[in-house]
Amino acid sequence: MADTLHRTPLTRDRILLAAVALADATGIQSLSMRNLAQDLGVVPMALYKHVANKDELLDGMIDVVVGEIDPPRQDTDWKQSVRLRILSARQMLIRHPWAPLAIESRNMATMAVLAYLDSVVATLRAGGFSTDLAHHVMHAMGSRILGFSQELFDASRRAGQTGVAEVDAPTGFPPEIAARFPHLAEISAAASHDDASTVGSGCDDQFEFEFALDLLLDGIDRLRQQGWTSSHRVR
Amino acid sequence: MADTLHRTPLTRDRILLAAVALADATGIQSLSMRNLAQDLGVVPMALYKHVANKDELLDGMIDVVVGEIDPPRQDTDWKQSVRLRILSARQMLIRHPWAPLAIESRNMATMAVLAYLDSVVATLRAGGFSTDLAHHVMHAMGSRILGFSQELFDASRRAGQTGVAEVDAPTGFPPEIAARFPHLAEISAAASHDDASTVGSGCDDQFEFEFALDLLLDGIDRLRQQGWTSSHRVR
DNA sequence: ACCTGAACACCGTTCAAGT
DNA sequence: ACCTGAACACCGTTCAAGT
Repeated sequence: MADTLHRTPLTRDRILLAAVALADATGIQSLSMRNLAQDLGVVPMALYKHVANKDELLDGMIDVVVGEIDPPRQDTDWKQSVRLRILSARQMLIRHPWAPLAIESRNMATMAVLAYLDSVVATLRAGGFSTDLAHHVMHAMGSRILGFSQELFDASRRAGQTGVAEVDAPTGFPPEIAARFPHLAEISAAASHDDASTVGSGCDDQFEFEFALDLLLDGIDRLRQQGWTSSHRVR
Repeated sequence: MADTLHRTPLTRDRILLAAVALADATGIQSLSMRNLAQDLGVVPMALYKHVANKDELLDGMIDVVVGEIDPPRQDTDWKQSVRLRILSARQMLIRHPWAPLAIESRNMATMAVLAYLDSVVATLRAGGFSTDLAHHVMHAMGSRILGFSQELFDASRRAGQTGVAEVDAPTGFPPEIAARFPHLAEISAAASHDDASTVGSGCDDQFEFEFALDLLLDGIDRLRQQGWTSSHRVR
């Protein structure tokens, strides 16, 4: 097995794909240069021929997954076009749960991310947004444009961990927690009841994501229709 | 100097405050058990008498800073009350730039965080929100309730880093990047022009935060007035 | 010139030895 | 019983030695 791996020559692409696969399978915490090298059947130092360091490896991995986001559709209005792309980005993040933390920890945009953001702005401008409003809209959407859900606590990011209480799965609210935080218990009970189709884990993440997304898109559309400008700024 | 530090007995509170101060000063990356111990003038192992491990240390630090968020005001309506608390949370995060990453990496709510969230839900319920709508609102607000800005790229999180391009400071868009991503260059130029008071770093973060916050609060208020329920759900 | 093993400077945490 | 130094099992990366 290590034999066949040795036969294929090591390339930057092979390293990046193996790194993505390893992060998908075992989480970003388990992704180390030494670990990745072992997966590829090479000595750790061999990786440094193709990537300068671990940060550059992460940048490459980000470019790989951002490249999986659907291209923009030209046959709909701006709202539907942006909406579908953001939902596509979200599907990508579901396939690669480590990506949000990796992207955030890098705090610099890679070329692939910049290209994606540029094309979203292009859709807005074509839809009649002023540069001014488009700018504020990009800020307001924030990382949601990349499919981030900004959940209060995201259990999918890390596996098992010693902790205090899980908010993510309100179904399993322990009684003593429910007693101390009655309002949280109340709304978490509402979540379990109003959606019979969701079994087990409580909240319907897809619905919550679209709820927030549409809240923003509707508000943004209203501003666009009103011809909003920065001069509306009162404070 | 180490003498005077040795005199004061080591307590959990002293450790937590020193850890917060160290993270404030040098960033979360520089916060190690060994480093913190040296700051306190004790041997690393001495810390483990008061905190079980590093995760528990982080939980304690989170409780310290979440405790700095203003208590709810009772003399206004729900919208103003929630708005002011979220802006207070944001001020806290500005004092402690490491906190967002720390809170996200923990992915479990500490008792202090749960208490804060519970009181926000209480304000919503008192303001006439159904448990159903309050639940979706909490999801839609996400970490913004804790003051998170969900910027696309947050330069304040990490210090200098080798990277590709900074999106955070659009004023300094290098020419070759501007040529490749014309729509991004266009809206970043708009940002610099429409606000003469912002010098240097380009965007007015406080304005962008309030813009997005008010967009959400206004949309939420509209749903509340309309008596929104989950049955509006079409898909 | 290329490859790579050993080494360096860290890390969180365990554990046993010293008091 | 308490405290703590040494040690363990990692990490990213440097560097010099071997081919």
